[in-house]
Amino acid sequence: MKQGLLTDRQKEVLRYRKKGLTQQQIAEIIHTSKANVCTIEKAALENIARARETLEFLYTLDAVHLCTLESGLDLLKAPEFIYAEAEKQGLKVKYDTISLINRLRDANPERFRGRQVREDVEIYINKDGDLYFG
Amino acid sequence: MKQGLLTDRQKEVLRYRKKGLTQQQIAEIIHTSKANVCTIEKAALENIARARETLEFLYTLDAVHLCTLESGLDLLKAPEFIYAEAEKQGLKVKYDTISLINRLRDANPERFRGRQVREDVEIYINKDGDLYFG
DNA sequence: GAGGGGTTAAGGAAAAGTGTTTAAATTTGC
DNA sequence: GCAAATTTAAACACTTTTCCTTAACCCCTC
Repeated sequence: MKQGLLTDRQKEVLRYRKKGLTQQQIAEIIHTSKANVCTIEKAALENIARARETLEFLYTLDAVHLCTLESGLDLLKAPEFIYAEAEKQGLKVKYDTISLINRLRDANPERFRGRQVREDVEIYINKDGDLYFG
Repeated sequence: MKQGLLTDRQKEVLRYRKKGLTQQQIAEIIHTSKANVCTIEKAALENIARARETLEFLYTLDAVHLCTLESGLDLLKAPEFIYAEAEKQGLKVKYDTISLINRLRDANPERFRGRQVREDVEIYINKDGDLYFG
């Protein structure tokens, strides 16, 4: 059966990093270049992000599309819009205005610039009022 | 930046399965064989398992070795032993006796036979009192 | 035993991921 | 500003995954 996403090399680097070693020190220990250690560490962190995203997807399986935040929208107007759409479907959003804005930005920081939506964001909702973004 | 672990094909199949379609029905919709749908679904589930395992590893990064359950030990005596070791380190185990035994067996069924430990089991603990086995 | 749902095995072609090096940025801490 | 630490890019060999087909097999239920 399959192992986790991280290679032995990646785990090795993460463990040493956790102990506080620099990439240079690790490079010496595992006999390679510090650039390579950097690449491996970066790949490890990407793999961890991928693992998180994969499990996030499972939640969206239970969720249905609620609406789209279109590029250019003022982020501060998003909650009101989302609440309205949810009400149309008889669903209650689990988050208050502030939490909602934070969740939006935390989930996809690169999709926002200041108060503005830079790129369309799809909003999904499940029966519990949990929101997911895609 | 990387996407999640699941390919578009895998997500597609999981969505249809969630809706209750059979592999045969999905095969017709996406124009392939049912054997292929089965393979894709299986790969998807493996990827999800890998994602879970990957995040599990992160916890072990924070954990320290607590003790070893040696081969031959009575499984029913393990919790008491583990509690004692945790107390030595000023840590409180998060699980009660029953949960702990279940967690042990669920994590590594092949390491136990009846009430007996067949093979040494390393116990790790983090600051939250979560336990991990290796 | 036939039919439906699911699984497995073998094999192949295309795509994606990994570890590595070298060299060039970029960031960070005095 | 210097030096150390970190990051990035490009390229290469190598391994693994994916998707696909075909054909067979298992477990039900009727």
